[in-house]
Amino acid sequence: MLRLGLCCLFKEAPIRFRAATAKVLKQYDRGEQLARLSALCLENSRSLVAALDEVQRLGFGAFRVCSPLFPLYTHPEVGYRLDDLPQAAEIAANLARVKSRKSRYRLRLSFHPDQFTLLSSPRPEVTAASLQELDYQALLAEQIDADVINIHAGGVYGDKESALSRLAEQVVALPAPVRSRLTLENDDVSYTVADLLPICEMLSIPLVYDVHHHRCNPDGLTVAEATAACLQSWRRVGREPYLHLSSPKNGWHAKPKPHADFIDVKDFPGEWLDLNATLDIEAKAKESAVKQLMAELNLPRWGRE
DNA sequence: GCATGTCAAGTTGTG
DNA sequence: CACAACTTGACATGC
Repeated sequence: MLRLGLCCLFKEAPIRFRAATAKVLKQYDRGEQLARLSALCLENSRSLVAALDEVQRLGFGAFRVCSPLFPLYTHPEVGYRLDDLPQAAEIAANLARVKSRKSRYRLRLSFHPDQFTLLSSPRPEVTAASLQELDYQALLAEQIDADVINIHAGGVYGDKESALSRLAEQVVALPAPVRSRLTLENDDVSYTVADLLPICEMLSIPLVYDVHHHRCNPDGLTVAEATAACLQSWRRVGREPYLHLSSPKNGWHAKPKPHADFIDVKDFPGEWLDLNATLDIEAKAKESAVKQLMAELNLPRWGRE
């Protein structure tokens, strides 16, 4: 059965994730910084518990956790560790609640580090920062039992082959908590499904197939072929496949292609309907968009036996 | 209150 | 060369 996933945020439900800026934090001494960060992490960990309850209530099957759940965790100047925070124990207890709800509701949790996290850069400082960010997300993922940390292949730097070989070099050296969760997704400007298949096969990395990116950045494969390749990459590691769907805000011909509020059901690939897979819905209207698509596809609620 | 400018980070393509 | 786009606005400031 196909399960739909919500990405990061809610529009209707009063569940919010708070943020901080380094510029403001740096005005305070370390103790005050940690007190403020602790309050944010505690609140965000509570919100994540509430998020899982709401996702289950709505009948969705997956949730993508926002990367800055612990704001500025890997920041070079104001970064910190969980144990540095005065309310570390309460925060850890909330993460444990998330994990037990995840299991009770049979949800799937994932992370999607932002565009700054990439393993193909020729610049060592970029790679070092990315590895730190991946370590952080893997730490969170372990505590809440999220099985996916999904990234893009990054930049081309004039030569895709050498960029991909730098990526491969980094992947084989990753610590196990990152390595076991890492997935690669086709993007809308540089790396297509066809570009990623060889490295995914060589390293046994599952491929997250984003059909919107594929339509923006085609590679000669049909949607059915790309879907089959994605499914095979997950079957190879014995795990449930992962797909992404969004609709363009201004039609397929507009140049900037921001996400639309809702999914146009005509953008949903028919061959996906009967898959056992997770489909993240990237739409600005958030849970309303997921609800609407579920209704239009006549998909049953997730998690009701 | 509400509008506005700013916020850690990379890379690419457009105007 | 500046800026928007990307998985996603939130926050501080000033009126």
